[in-house]
Amino acid sequence: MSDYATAEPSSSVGDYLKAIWEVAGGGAASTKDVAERLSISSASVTGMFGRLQEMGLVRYERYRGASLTQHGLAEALRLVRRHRLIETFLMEHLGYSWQDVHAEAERLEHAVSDEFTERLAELLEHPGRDPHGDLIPTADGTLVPESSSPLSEAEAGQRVRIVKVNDESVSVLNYLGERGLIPGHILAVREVRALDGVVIVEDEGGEKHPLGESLARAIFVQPVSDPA
Amino acid sequence: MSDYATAEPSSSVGDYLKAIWEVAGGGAASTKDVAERLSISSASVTGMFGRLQEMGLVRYERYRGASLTQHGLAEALRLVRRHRLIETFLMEHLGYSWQDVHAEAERLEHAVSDEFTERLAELLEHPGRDPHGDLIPTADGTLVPESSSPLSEAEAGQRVRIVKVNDESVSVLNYLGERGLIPGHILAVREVRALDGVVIVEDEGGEKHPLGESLARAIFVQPVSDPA
DNA sequence: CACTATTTTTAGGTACACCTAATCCTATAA
DNA sequence: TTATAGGATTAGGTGTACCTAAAAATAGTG
Repeated sequence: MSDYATAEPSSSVGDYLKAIWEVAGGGAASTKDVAERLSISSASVTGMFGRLQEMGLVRYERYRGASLTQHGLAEALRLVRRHRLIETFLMEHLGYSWQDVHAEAERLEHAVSDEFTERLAELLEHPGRDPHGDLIPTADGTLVPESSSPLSEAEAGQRVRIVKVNDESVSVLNYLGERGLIPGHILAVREVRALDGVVIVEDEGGEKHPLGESLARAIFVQPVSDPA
Repeated sequence: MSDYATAEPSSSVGDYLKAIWEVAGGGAASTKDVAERLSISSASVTGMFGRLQEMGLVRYERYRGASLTQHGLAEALRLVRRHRLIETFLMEHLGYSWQDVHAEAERLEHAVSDEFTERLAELLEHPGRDPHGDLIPTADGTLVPESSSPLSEAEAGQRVRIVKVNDESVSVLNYLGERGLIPGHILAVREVRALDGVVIVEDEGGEKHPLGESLARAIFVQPVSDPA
């Protein structure tokens, strides 16, 4: 028996696994997509895909991309769990703002041990979601599938709850945070304009927000039943 | 103007600076001592001493060892501050034991930002010492000199307070922790045997502890006035 | 002072993770 | 079906940080 599970892969390896998971979901990730996400060259990604396969973390076929094996998926989810728990801690206990937690957590997730992670989970009382609304994988490496869809795909007249917000862009988080468009809040969808993709929503205070296509794609929502 | 202060040196660089600071105090550290502390070869240390000098972090003369410049000292103390604050956090908020905090902090100190560090200090209410009794350098990079001396240099009949304990050996911490020989506690020195360096102390509960030379050197004490 | 033991340095090499430039596939569109 | 654009791979190279083995310098001892 080999020891993928016990030996801690380098932090680069972890970054690749997370990137593959994020861009490919269950399927295969292309070198280009992974390269873009990690801001490195495709050539480097090709090289690493080979090494990841040696390690049994991905299935890789030349010109066909790489997909996570069970080991690879487990490792990716372990890092995602760390990341999201750390983000939660940073906001709840250290007073970090919405926008700043991602970068700090990105560095920390490679330095903390599993013991640290589980003690943190304990301290935070085992949260199910992080501050951006993302689900936190459990310690045994499971993650229930998300049932939300982007606001850009909503229909006029619907009432929806914000479930999560893409945390990749600091300026997006900034904008949404200032306007109270954060997970948990309820919105009425007033208009979804096919022409330019603009979505107009009304918050509980009656305030209307016109959101461009990219913003509407960064906000994930679930339909809710009628107002009380 | 160059940018030593702003650019974050690699974690190796930081480890070297801390090692130099620990083995040399104000003076010059030999390649051998640093190599031993970091568990690497002397040849590697020679190479790094050169690079550290290029970076303006140490003064280095071949065959004479390396000593920290102002920049190097500031950087070392910044890491020491991080390390000791993290140790304090791990014990006080995550329930880590005395023995386990060092290893975890050693990895974390390279991943956290200055912002994280200062927010942590805030959360901990700006402690002056870490759980082992070591002084925590201030954010502006000053560290008041320690006024304690090893128990091995105490004299029979003295009453002393444990100020700090060397945190390098897990088994030492284990042993001392089990017996309550931790910073803050008061001891009566009963005997200091020149022959074998054994020191016999009596704690406040009247329990006697014979401590071998190495243990006595790991415990730092200050004299206290007579019993109340 | 000379010899020896210890310490330090040099020489040459490895692994990792990246890069650019050039070549090679693959899928699409004419 | 064949040309071509875009993506993927190979080839060759860089910097960091380590290693071992051999050579050189220093420090201690008779």
